[in-house]
Amino acid sequence: MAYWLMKSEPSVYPWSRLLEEKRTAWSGVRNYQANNNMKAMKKGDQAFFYHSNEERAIVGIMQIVKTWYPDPSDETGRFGMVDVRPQKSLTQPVTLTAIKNIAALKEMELLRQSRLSVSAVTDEAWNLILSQK
DNA sequence: GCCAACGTTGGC
DNA sequence: GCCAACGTTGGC
Repeated sequence: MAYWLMKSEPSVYPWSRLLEEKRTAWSGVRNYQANNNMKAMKKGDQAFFYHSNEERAIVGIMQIVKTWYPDPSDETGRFGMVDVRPQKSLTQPVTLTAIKNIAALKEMELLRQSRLSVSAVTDEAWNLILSQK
């Protein structure tokens, strides 16, 4: 099973909304690297839900429930989306600052490429982040 | 609000 | 195919 991190601006689509809706299609990605990461996702993979911009913290864990399929809102036909469902809220969000303070996470895609909205997370990084209190 | 880091577009 | 100009994202 692989791990991922997906960003959303709280003012656009907050974690609380995903909790209400129980499931959503991760549409709107228009970046090849992010799109390729979604293509690599398998059913059952887990992903952090990260609030970008005004909050900058991982607030929940999601599960991929449907693999990549074309995004109907993309007229070029190049970009797609996956379906996700919330699995667990973090009682204590893990902030970007906290992640930066973990030396072993210096190489995380999240830190190296701040504009990438869908990135891969290694097993080590996943476990380290979840062990933060 | 600013700006660095990217990504995209279009002229040549 | 190069690269300048422009647009966007997201951290600060």
